[in-house]
Amino acid sequence: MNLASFKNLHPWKISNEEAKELQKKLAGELKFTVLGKLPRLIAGVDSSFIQSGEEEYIITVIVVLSFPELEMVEKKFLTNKVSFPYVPTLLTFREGPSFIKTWKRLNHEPEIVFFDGQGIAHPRQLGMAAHLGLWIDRPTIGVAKSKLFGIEEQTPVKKGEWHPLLHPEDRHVIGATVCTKETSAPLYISQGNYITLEDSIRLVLSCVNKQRLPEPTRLAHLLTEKVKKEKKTLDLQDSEE
DNA sequence: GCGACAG
DNA sequence: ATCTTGTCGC
Repeated sequence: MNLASFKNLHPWKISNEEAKELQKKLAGELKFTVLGKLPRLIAGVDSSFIQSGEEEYIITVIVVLSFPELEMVEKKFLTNKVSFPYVPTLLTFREGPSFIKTWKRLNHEPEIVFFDGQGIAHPRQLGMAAHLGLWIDRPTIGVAKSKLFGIEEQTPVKKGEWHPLLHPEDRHVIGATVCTKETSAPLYISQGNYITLEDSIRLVLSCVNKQRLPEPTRLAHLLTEKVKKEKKTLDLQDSEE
């Protein structure tokens, strides 16, 4: 059983100010390289939460799909207690610890990972996908359903159409709004680590079927809902599959 | 001071 | 993210 590798870069339980300083420092370590060859395994990550009295639990799901077939190769989930609250721009500190624990249990090594959140389209250029891309040291993409940071000057309306997301200060490109389904709101795509924006958009689009979300993200989300439903029916004990 | 604000 | 019924559209 090969466990997915990662680098333990820093502790997670730090103050908000320390977290922001850490983001500024880590952002300088990102690499935006062109993808060498197409991946054979792509992972999708998603989390959901359960409130139980004073305690809050996070259910993190990672699904691994074959590419380009997009068939399920592995599913893994963990339930953990969470203490870090949701703070805009510090999402990684809330979901990161649980992601890493789940990642360690994977029996496959995905070559690319899709996260539900931003890549570098973040005030300090280190959204969750970029941050965790440094931890797992491989290509990652931010697939967000809404905007956190940036200026959009046009809305894509045809499937496959996209427009750059610009930095508010110098207007350089930090991501893109991508139409993955007509009549649906666009997705906010931005590169995480070891990938370019163009490759990110290309990969996300090649993982889209008939729905708005690309399969890795969509299937991880469905599983997260399923696990939560079963969890609520029983009790709240740490568990795994 | 005011609005924005991933999940 | 979560709380929530029916309802409109592909």
